[in-house]
Amino acid sequence: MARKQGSHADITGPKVRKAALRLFARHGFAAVSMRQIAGEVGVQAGALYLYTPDKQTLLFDLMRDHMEDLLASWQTPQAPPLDQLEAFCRHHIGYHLDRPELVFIAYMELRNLEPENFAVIEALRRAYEDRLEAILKAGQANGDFDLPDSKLATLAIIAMLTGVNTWYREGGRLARGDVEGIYWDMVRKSVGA
Amino acid sequence: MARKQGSHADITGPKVRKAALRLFARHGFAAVSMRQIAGEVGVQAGALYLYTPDKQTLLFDLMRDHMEDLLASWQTPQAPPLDQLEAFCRHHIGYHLDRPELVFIAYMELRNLEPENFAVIEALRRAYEDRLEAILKAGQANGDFDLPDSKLATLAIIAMLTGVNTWYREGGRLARGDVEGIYWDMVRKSVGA
DNA sequence: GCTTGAATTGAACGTGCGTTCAGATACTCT
DNA sequence: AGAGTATCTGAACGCACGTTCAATTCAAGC
Repeated sequence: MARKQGSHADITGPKVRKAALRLFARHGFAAVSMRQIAGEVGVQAGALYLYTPDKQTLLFDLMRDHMEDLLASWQTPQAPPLDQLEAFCRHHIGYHLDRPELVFIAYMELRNLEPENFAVIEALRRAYEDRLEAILKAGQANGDFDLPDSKLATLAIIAMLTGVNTWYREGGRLARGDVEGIYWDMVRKSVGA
Repeated sequence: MARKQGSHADITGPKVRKAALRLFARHGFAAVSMRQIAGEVGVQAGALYLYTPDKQTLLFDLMRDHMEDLLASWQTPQAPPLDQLEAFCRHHIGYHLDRPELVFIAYMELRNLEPENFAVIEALRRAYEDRLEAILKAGQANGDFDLPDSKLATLAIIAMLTGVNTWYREGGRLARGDVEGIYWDMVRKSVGA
């Protein structure tokens, strides 16, 4: 049934996803053609349809897998809220810096999703936000944090942390640990801890 | 030479820009056709070329005008850095909430600019960032602020403030003044003041 | 060596793209 | 009324799009 290990399908499939990821991130979903993706993979455009039913699904799968991986990557540890928050901030920055293209796409291409696909991604995004908000609320409850509004603080912190991706470049003047530390310092102060 | 006040050109020109703004913000530059813009304006596609040399320039003009207006809208007042920072935060949020479509485009469509146009917008953006960084440095110098890194703080604060645009909707549970106050509170704390 | 079927090609489909331009229209000024 | 011109139409240009599919290739298993 299956062909040998390393059959072409096992190679081409991931290649298609990687090429689409790269090109969507660089030029935007709407500006990239199936022929461009095929060219990057080294096949003709028709062959792509062995690996995705259509262009929209190619985008959606990238985004959904990314959001699911992000959610799976974070388990809030049993610890005081302050430590939870620090771990969350450092993990968020590190995870996002590891996947700049996926992060970029998941953020920029929402409007190119068909409504039902959009709803799926939106729900995953909200689930991730809820993880942070739970931490903030716990800190509010036990008096560690002083927050005017936990929902706004959640959104503000995530916007701030994700913003790292817009400027950080490997090999710049700051190591990743430095960046994590600086941002954690600002977050910690902003929640009044 | 000029036709009467209210000649068609005086009406159609702005209409074209408004339609392009609306559609680019909603669907993205690459996903919007000149025919769609023309349809929204109520003319045929060919007529658009009386008002812009091409589609790229239509985008660029929107972005450049927005950035220039943003810069022109802010004069750092003569006041203690803490007051300057509060004024900046409130102004940034208010100004951005007034122009969600322009803000969205200026942020999302950078990659659709040709290199020389990109450089212009990028310079304007940096000039705006410099205004904030100058405030932060002044506060660092006189001891009002406690910042690990003024450049990173600049980027972090702008990312956080601009993030308001992703969720704020008129008529929601918070008035704009509330939002400004809550964000200013977080920013103030984050800079150690 | 032959069969089988997964993997891919290459051409084709209809559609829409950005842009141009000759001609029509409609308003202003004399 | 007539001339002049700003504005716009409507058709056309060549090209690229997403997607389909019959035909071909080629390795695996008998």
